[in-house]
Amino acid sequence: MKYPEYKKVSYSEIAKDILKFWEDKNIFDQSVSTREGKDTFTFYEGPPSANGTPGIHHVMARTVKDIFCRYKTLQGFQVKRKGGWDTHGLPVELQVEKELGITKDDIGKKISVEDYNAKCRAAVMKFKSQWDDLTRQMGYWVDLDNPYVTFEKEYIESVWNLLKRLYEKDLLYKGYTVQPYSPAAGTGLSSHELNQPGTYRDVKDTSVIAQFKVKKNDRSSFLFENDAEDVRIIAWTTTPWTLPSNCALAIGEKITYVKVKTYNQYSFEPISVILAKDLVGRYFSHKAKDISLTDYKEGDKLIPFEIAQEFKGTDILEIKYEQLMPYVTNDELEKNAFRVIPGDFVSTEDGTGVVHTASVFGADDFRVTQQAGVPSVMIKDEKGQDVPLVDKQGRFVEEVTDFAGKFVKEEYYSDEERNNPDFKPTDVLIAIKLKEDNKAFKVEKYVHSYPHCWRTDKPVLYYPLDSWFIKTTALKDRLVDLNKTINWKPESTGTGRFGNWLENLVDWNLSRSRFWGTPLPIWVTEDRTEMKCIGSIEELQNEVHKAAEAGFMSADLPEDFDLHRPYVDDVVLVSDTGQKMMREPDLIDVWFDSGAMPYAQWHYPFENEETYKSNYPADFIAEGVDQTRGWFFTLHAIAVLLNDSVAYKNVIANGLVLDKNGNKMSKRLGNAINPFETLDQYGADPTRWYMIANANPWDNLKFDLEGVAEVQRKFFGTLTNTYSFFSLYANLDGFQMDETNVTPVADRPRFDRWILSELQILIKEVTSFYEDYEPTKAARAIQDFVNDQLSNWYVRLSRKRFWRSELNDDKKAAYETLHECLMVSAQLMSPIAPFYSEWLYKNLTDGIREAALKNDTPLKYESVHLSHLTKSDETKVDQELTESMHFAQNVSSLVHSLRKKEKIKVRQPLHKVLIPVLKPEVRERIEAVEELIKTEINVKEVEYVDDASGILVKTIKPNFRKLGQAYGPKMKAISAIINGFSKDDISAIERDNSFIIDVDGESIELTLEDVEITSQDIPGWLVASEGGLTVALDITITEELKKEGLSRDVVNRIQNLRKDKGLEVQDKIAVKYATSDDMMSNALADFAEYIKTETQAVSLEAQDSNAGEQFDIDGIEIKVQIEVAN
RNA sequence: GGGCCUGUAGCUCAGGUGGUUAGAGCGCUACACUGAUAAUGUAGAGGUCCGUGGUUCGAGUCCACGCAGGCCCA
Repeated sequence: MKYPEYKKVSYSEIAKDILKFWEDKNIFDQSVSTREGKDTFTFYEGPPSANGTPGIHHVMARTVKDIFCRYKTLQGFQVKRKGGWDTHGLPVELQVEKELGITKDDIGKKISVEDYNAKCRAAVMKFKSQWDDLTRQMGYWVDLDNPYVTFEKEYIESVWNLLKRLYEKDLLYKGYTVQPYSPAAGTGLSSHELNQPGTYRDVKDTSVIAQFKVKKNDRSSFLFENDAEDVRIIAWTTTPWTLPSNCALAIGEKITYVKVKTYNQYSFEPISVILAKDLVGRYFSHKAKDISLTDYKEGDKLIPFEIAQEFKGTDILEIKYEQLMPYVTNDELEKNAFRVIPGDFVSTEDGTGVVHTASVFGADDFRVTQQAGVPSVMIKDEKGQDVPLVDKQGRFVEEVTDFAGKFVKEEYYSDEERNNPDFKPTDVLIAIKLKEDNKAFKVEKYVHSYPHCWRTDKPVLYYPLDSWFIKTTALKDRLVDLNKTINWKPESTGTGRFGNWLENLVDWNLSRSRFWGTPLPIWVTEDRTEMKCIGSIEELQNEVHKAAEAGFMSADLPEDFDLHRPYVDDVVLVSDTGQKMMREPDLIDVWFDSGAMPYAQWHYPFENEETYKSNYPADFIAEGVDQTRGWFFTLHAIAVLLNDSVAYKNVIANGLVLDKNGNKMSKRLGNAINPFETLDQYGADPTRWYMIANANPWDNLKFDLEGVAEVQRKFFGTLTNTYSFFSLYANLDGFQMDETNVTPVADRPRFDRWILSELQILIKEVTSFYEDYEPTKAARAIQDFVNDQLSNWYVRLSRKRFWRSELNDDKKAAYETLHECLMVSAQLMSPIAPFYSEWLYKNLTDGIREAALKNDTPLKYESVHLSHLTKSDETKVDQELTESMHFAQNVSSLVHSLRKKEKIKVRQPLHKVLIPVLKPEVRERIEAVEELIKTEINVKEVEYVDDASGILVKTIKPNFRKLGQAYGPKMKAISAIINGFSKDDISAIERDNSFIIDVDGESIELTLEDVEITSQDIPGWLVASEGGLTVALDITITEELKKEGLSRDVVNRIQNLRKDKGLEVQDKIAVKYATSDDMMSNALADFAEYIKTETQAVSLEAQDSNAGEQFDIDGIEIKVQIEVAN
């Protein structure tokens, strides 16, 4: 059977054909089933959401995933890959709302929750078929037939089970989080609602710089000159209504602060204030600089000041101060609040470099006080629950006696009240009180941008709202420790972005006030004293049954009960003491859904326990770096909290795919690349190869279609050419690979042993790159091998062997060698270019499949993806041969450059090349490839010149590394001396391996190790050198050489004629020529045999006629005529 | 504002532990080859290694501070 030959290949056609082959023969299934019982390699598929169309970046992300799954299969592991779909969440809701032209407010009014959720369920799979197409066309192997779907009942049941286990471990609790809240509308606002245009508006507010009186103790005593000194930290706020709730002051640890002695402008009292050094100029007039503190009189316009001390933020951390507006306090507050804490958001751009912090009324405030363990200023309501000093309508509570019942924002008052001439906004009243109490440093109007509620147009408050949390902070140390065992690619994402995030962990806010998602399975009595968390459908059924008996439910739940809202909201349970229990209305964060996939994809623990166990944790996952705090975290958190284990051992966080100019791709800008068009036009393999070879997956990729075209041309084109070359000649010779009868490597020519040695090195390298999750290095190594070693060197220089007419041992060895190189290349590249490698593998092996099956040899597999990767065979590695070949390549390159300089073409033979060799082993290496060199550069002889010849001119250079370590600062002087060495000095150090020099009066002994001696010149010769290797070329062209050169030119012209006339490779010809030039005539006579052999001529005769093609060879004219013999 | 990444030839990227002449491919220019041929080979031109300081005998490499771009978070 012949090796298929192709006139022209289309990579996307190859992909289509191979795809059909895979589907017909169920190759993907086989790649899993043939590994049954082998070690498993577990991969988790991060579920995409099918409510949007896939982009080119998905091709990137999925290529990365595919590579390692295929590679491990090639290594004999069983790799199950269950696909999945992420189906819940806000994007789905928004899309539905957009389609229906409704807002969240309309849900339950214009559309029932039931209908709304039905719409969401339908919308979420809107583009599923596009995703499936992409998956197939790009060659991503994942099980699309049995995917996990997060909205399915079984999936939700598993999620509930996880939640219940958290609940039982006391890791699930209800608390609050500070969120944007509109008192006028009585509702929280999502960040999405806050990002609507027009919500942020410039408003003019009363701003206050308040004075917080420092308590003197051991920590703060360095700030006091004496007991009487009044030291205050000053902090700025644009929301004075939050001052009664102040619980801490935040400073920047790296910021420099100063203590300034001055007077209060309202009370005229002497005080010392602490603020950021950079901001002193903003509050103290330059004009007052020279006024003495003692010269100040009450009411003076210019207030004198004096900078008394300077210190870093860290120096004032933990300093305690007196509560500014002590309406509400308690022991806990007195103990742990009213102190200075670090705040990463503190800047010196405005304010004082100190930020007043009211934990319940600011998102930053909440975060930093939580991290610092500062309690909040709260009161107990009638149910004993902690509530803030401002009620849900936006009014101060009774406990804030001076301002009780007042709205904190003047916009909350009716227009009528605000228009009353005596009306004063609460912020102003607070400012007045602070001035009176000597607690205000400065009060002024300030214009800033502030968010407003899009429904009511009134300002929003940041306000504590109820939420359910997972107590991730309880196991923070384990989260951090176990993360250190995960192999992150790149490492910095694990230690930096992810590691830092874990170090600053806050509890995971699980609650979402939405409609389409997994409901929180918690039921609570009205007095909140009793609570139940439901962990399975069976448990829910049992509880409902009890509730029905208690008369709260009319019947048991039907078999097909939907766990979503609104149905689950109608379920009322009964508590152990017989009270009614209602479900907490929240849904859970969709990220919990996806983080639950290791368990829920198998409906564990209700089913598939074995499958779950053998596939946990994952060996490998990969997603975009934007998932760091998303899926990467939720997987990790759930695994650590419930199993005290990691969820994945290796993770690649890949970067973004940008356009070729480095801009983000977006449909709006029109620079988005359509993945389907790209795959169609260039083929999946070049696209995948380009993405992987061009940049590391974790770096951003500047995607340029030109680059894909280049990969196609350069790499795939070369490989295809190499295969075509093989198939052309193998078919002519009727060669067929026989695995049972290959020439032993030791018996093959040196050149074959060399490329096979290179191949072993390649296998070893590529294997270790894949093992290290370095796909880019793997791709580049394969590409270099194919382009440089195999095609450009091995095939190019072996061509003559293939051209011989008979199929002898040497030729057989050449075929076998080339076949092996191509087949192994196909295996090595198959994870990255699955279609093309399959095509190549099948071309090379389909013809011998039957024999291979019969003999049970490695090529018995019908697909490269079912085969087992060839192992690197150390015994075939020949390091010396590799070195020799390097010399051959370098010598050739140098001689080529000399020929070029002298304008002597390669066809012109030259006498010899001289190579200076100072070390005997260099000579050995070059001698091993001497024939090769002679052919490649067309010289008759290679001559080695060693030291004994006496004609070498040596150059000496200091060995900087060695000398630097030994002599450090004396380097400069020593190297100057070495560079000045005479010929005799060099001989001396070579002879004695010692040379004493004098450096600044100190004598130092140099040995040969301290210098590098090379020979870069041979007087009277044409030389070139590079990297320690020097060649000299004899460029005398004797008449004999000239004639040989001419004969070669004639061969060249005849070959052209053969080709022009469209002769077949094996056709014999008769040649006639006419020339009046004696030299040419002699050349043709002298080299007649040579010319005939090269051109497959049966005769070569001079003729008198003028027939034939006219040629001009270096100014000599000749006419040549050929015709097919026989 | 914080964390992390990136910055080397026109473009895309390499450059263990610091070592004196910073590499490759593409592109460009020239030449060669013409039985792998819509291929191929060789050579050449092309550099403020983002900037500024510092450490060192010596910095693309180490440190500090910046700048530009990006991502995530606030």
